Amino acid sequence: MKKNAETRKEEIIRVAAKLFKEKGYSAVTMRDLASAMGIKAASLYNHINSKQQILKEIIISLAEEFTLGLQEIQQTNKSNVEKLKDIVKLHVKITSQNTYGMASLNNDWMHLEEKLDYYLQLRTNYEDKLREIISEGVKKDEFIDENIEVILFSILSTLRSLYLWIPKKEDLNSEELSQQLSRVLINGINKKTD
Amino acid sequence: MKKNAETRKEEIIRVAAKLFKEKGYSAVTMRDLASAMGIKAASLYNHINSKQQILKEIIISLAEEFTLGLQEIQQTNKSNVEKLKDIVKLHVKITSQNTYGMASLNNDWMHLEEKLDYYLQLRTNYEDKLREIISEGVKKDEFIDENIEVILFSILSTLRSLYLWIPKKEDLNSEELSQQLSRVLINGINKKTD
DNA sequence: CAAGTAAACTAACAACCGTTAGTTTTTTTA
DNA sequence: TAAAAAAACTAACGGTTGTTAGTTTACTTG
Repeated sequence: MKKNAETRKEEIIRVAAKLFKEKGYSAVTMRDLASAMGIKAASLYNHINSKQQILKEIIISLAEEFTLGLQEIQQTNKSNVEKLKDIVKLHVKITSQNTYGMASLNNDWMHLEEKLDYYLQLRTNYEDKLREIISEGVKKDEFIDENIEVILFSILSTLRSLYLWIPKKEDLNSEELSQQLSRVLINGINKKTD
Repeated sequence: MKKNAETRKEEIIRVAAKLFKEKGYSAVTMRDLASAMGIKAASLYNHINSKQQILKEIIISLAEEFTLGLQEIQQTNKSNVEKLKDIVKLHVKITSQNTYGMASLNNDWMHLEEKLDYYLQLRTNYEDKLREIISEGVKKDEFIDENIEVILFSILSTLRSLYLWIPKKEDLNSEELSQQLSRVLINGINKKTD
């Protein structure tokens, strides 16, 4: 096999992610997926074990990528403001590379079955670490002393919705988007604060 | 029938919305729904016409509620900052009253079929009006001159995700939550701006 | 070019899907 | 309390689901 070529299995997973974004995991049949690949449904099973496995590979790899990314950010000596900016960058980067997969991560995780507990563990861990950064930032007077859960929710909601929005604005490059987003999330939109 | 009592049909729709939130529209079968109601699947059809109709009633009524609410806000003479605060209130209020339905509105709208175009029309119209308020606010120096699409996306993502978050924080009352959320969205979280 | 492997195919399965028809039971109304 | 209406039931339908078994075709490699 060629070195950096996409395997047939990877191709199936990529196409599946696209279909999952359009209709959701449950509404996509193996015949839909096969049709999109130009083959018969049974042929898919030469490459993958089950429909379930496709979802698992899409979601878990992304979730682990986020976990790893946040760990690196956390280990630096940067201020919490800078850490938050890096987190925005992390979300923009990962989401830009795989907007389809991000749809499954956000909407189809409840169908993970055996891997559900592991996913929820990664997710809770991610939220806890982000909460810690915000909390630390409030303590050190980097952030305002507002309800931490409200801040956490507001930021995370925006970052988790990026997959819906990035595909519609392809003209914007990642670096520029990250910076604009950081400014809006951190400084708000009030003119008086300029 | 008693005056303000919930009809059997309304009860079915309410229970359906709850199941739709947990697993998504496509993954919920009529037998699942019947079981949750304590009856057989066929009995559901004494009250509703189709599974499809249940989804339609959940989503369209909510979408129209948002459209009507925004229209009222738009017609006032308030500043754009105040209008934005009212929009936050609108989202918190509607979402608090029906967190289950909001899940369908956000995630299952693509299964609307005949009513899909109408829904998309309401949705686009809503986004356009909100964009107009932000745009007007920038022009009148109420908001900073940041990328309008980024501002719109950031706010809307947070408001649309409320359904995931409100059920977990029931201790917070609507009025307080609306105010905290408005502050974070408008003023950001940067300490230096205080 | 022969052998091995990758990747497609046809056919079928048991289970489940939304929904209908026809009937019985329960509740409300006159 | 009899009649009417509401709401449940059983049984079944035609179609779809994920998946398996067994086979054929196409490509790669020694």
